[in-house]
Amino acid sequence: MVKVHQSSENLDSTEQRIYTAAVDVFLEKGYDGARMQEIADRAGINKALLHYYYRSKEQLFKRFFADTVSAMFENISMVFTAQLPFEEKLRRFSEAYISFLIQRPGLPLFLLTEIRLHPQLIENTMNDLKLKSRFTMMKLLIHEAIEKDEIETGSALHLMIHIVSMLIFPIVGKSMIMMLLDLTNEQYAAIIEERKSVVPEFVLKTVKKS
Amino acid sequence: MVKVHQSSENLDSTEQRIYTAAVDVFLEKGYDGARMQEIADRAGINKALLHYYYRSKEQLFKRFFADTVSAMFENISMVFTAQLPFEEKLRRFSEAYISFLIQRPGLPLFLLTEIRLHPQLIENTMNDLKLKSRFTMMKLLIHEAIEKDEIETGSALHLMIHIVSMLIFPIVGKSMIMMLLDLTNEQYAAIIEERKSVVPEFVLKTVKKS
DNA sequence: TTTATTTTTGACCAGTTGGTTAAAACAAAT
DNA sequence: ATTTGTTTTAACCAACTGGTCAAAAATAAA
Repeated sequence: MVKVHQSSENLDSTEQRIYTAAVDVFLEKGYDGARMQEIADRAGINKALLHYYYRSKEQLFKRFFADTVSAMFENISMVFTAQLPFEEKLRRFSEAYISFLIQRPGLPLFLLTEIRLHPQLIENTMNDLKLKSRFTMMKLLIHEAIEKDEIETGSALHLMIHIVSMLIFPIVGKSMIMMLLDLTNEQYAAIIEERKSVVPEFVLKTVKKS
Repeated sequence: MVKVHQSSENLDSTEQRIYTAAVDVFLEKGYDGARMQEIADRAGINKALLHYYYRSKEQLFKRFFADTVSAMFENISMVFTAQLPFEEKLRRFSEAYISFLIQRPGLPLFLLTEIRLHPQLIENTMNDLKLKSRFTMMKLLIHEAIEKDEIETGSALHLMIHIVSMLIFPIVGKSMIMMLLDLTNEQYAAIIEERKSVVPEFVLKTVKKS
């Protein structure tokens, strides 16, 4: 019988090695470009064994995608639970989000691409997430601040989009940014690091009351 | 003999129909997901004829990619040639860029994805572009303004990234934005339209002198 | 040791993929 | 009408793809 797959198991188990290899290949090549053979090779096993643990490419991908997407969102929402003034929340959020993205720079572009290319593949995952995100995340951050009269009452929606855009796009659009501004890899990395503070300060200059 | 392919020919020629079909399929499915058979079907022709006009999938893709990328960049740089104060340039740039992206919403995500997935495929195109962009585009916009003392001397680099991010990301990250903020398609479209003015005004609030 | 169970493998398969080929249909020129 | 060159097609192919299967190792249970 095929056993139930739990996330916390022997870290060097065949199953884990397969999963790790799959993550690498999917992130690198995307769903369409990923080859089961390559996943098997990188895990150091036979292709048949791959199907023994994960029935199909689709199932393997779905599992990875669900894990990834929830990591991306849950890792972040922590910041919002803290009871802090808007200013401090924004600073911590920027710091946390960019730190997270630096560790997984390929993630957001991967997610956006796969959502567009294979919406049916990830429908279930996205529906789960929709329910969660509706009650957490950014909405709180800004509406709360307006109610508490901490910031100017402009368009909260646009402000949220400004923030998310300035934090995520430089990661997603690395190639574009580097080309447009003619940067080396080191310069690029330094700039991203700077944005942890540059972005919140830029935003605060515009919206802070008093 | 295979004739030379020119861009301005009989608009309903077989060659053009193939090209149009190819553009649609590549944009929709990406390079890996695109199928020569589907391109042929949509062009209403035999697959062999497709190879008669464009030798290979690779060549067909390269042609499309080069066209696309130059359209994306050249369409924009016009704004910068005009002799106008920074404020006005920024407003026109935002308006022009978002208008362009509304008409081709799939383009930036497509470009970023293919650059990451198939850098070797598009090497030549990108090198050409690098040379061009080094002397045009955004660099001028902001450095000029600083020299003319129109805006505060902060980090010009970050300011450029802020602007590009706020303009492009909402298009690239449509699915993410819609989910995060729980928007309908109509609400989303309205917000993008608003950003033509919201983004430049937001930026100007922060950097304008006096 | 034997038996039962799980893990791993090599060989294989049907369907798909980008691409080719030889011949047919068509058009233009003589 | 015949020749010449171009455009289009049907049939085909080798390579690859995700996936299967029966049997062999390896491991655990008796």
